[in-house]
Amino acid sequence: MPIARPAPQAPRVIAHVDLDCFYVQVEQRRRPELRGLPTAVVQYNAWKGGGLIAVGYEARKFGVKRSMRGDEAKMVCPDIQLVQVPVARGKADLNLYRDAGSEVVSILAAKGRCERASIDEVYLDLTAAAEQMLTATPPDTLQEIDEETLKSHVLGLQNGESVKQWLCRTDADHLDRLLACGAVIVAELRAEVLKKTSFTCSAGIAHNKMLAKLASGIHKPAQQTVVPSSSVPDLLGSLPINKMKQLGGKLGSSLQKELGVATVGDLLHFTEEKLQELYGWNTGAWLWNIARGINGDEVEGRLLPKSHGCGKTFPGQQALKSLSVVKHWLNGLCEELSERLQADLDKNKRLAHTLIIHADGSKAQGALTKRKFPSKSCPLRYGTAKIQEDAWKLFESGLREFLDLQSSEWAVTSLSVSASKIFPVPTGTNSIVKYFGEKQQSYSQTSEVCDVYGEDTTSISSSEISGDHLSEASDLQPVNHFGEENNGCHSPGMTHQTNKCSTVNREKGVCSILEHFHPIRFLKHFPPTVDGGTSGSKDEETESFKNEDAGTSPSHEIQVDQQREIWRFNVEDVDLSIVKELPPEIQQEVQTWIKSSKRTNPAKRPGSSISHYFAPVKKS
DNA sequence: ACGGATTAAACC
DNA sequence: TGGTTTAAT
Repeated sequence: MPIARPAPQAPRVIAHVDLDCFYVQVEQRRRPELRGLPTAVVQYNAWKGGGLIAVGYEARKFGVKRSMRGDEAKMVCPDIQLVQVPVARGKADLNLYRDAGSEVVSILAAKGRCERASIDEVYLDLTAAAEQMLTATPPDTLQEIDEETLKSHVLGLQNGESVKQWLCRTDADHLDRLLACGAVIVAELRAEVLKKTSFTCSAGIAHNKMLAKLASGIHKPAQQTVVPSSSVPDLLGSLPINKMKQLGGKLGSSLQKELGVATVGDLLHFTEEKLQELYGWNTGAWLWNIARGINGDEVEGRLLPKSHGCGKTFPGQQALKSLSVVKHWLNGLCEELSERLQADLDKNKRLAHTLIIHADGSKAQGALTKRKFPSKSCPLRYGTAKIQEDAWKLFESGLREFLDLQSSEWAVTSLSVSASKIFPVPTGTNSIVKYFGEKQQSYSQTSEVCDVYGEDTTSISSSEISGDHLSEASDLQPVNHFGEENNGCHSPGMTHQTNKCSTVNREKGVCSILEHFHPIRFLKHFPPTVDGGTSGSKDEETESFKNEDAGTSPSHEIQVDQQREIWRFNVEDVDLSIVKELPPEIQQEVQTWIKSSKRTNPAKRPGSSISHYFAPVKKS
């Protein structure tokens, strides 16, 4: 249930674009001989022919459905071509499809704000482009309208009115004329996608995300559907409640069962107050709105995913029953995650901040079997070995809780690791990069991040770090013994002693930030007491700090992370004994800085001259 | 305890 | 916060 936003004042043109049976198309592009044949993509095929995750339209004619097994599909469609998802480290590897999805996104992002909604779906806000077209070259002025545009489906056309007539109506209201422009633009975009990638897609064009999403699913494959405002009541009036996004689950079935609401239109019979009384303030308002086709959700300008994750299930007999085996799989998952994080860093200059693991398990508990396994998270450090180490600690901690003092039989039925809280790498005025650029190197002043990660930059490559696999598993303690090893610290983040932060290419003086710190860890070592020995507040991390203000008392900041992690040094006061305890690369930078500064009278008050903290996250 | 692997976001 | 739950594909 998204926040129930009021409808925006100005009319918008929103499109939802959905790739048709995407994985199948990707495979058919790789293997053209499969084109036109009934095809499905399966992952794993040892057990009953594997599970179908995408079904081509030729195969759908035979009644092949997603969630069938390969064997079942063969039964109803003996000639079906079953293509297997690539496997890496014993698990399905979806990178092929992720990359193909990115190709499409970069094409679709050309005409307006674009939001990657999933691996094969995007939302577009085409308002500006449509307004502009309406001013410059509205459809009725065009010599000939794109064939693809003419094939649009327009909901609620009047008796025998052709699509072309609708598109070119000069007496239509502003809203409809905008949608017509949207249809032209989307047809162009779809043609572009087809030309550049060979993928077909379906699309919906409407005044908001909800309606656009709904529309894109009405005519498939390779078609587009326009939803004029006037058609909304009929559309929603006949739409089964569970077909509406967000109502396909419990909320939808509750509406159906408890209120007898069969279609979205049926919601019109309830007042907003009643819906709020039943489902809460926000959800109630949201329901009242969608019944009327009102939806204010904005198209977020975001082309990249907000998190990365990978996981695997171990059903039935395959359940993992020993620490060494869990460690093996966890290492594999971490390896994949690490590769993807590194690729994101290289390609998109983004750093993830949080590592999360989740597992499902079962254990004997009396007669029954329990299955809640706690999720755990910690600050994320880059490097395959580090991620593996941290994930393992998280798992141990989760398992301890899971077993709850009782040592008994246990089995893990699913494992996953993910990385979230991803921010762009800093480009700000106070970044390490800028610091080196200005004070030390012949680096150009406007040194940008892309320069930083140039080819000569030292960076941790996945091949450099060997993951520990089963060989190391023999060191492991028995399950019921590992209660003591962590010294009461629950989070791996609190226990790491190595404080590496970045790797430095000394030749160029370039820093690539491959790891990050967690504030709490360091606040312990370096209480954030600031300038002149005034009482240090432990709440330093919440103190807002303006970079430009630093001018009065000469201090230097190193901003490690995007507007978040900051090391601050007082010019007169840096204590060399403390400097020695800093992470090596920071240490080097501080010393370089000290030399280049005109410090006259260094003080020696341990802890008083350096603060390290996270700046508050700035909301835009 | 076979609808798997991912993503996102609300909720507490 | 971190951790859990819901939902979608």
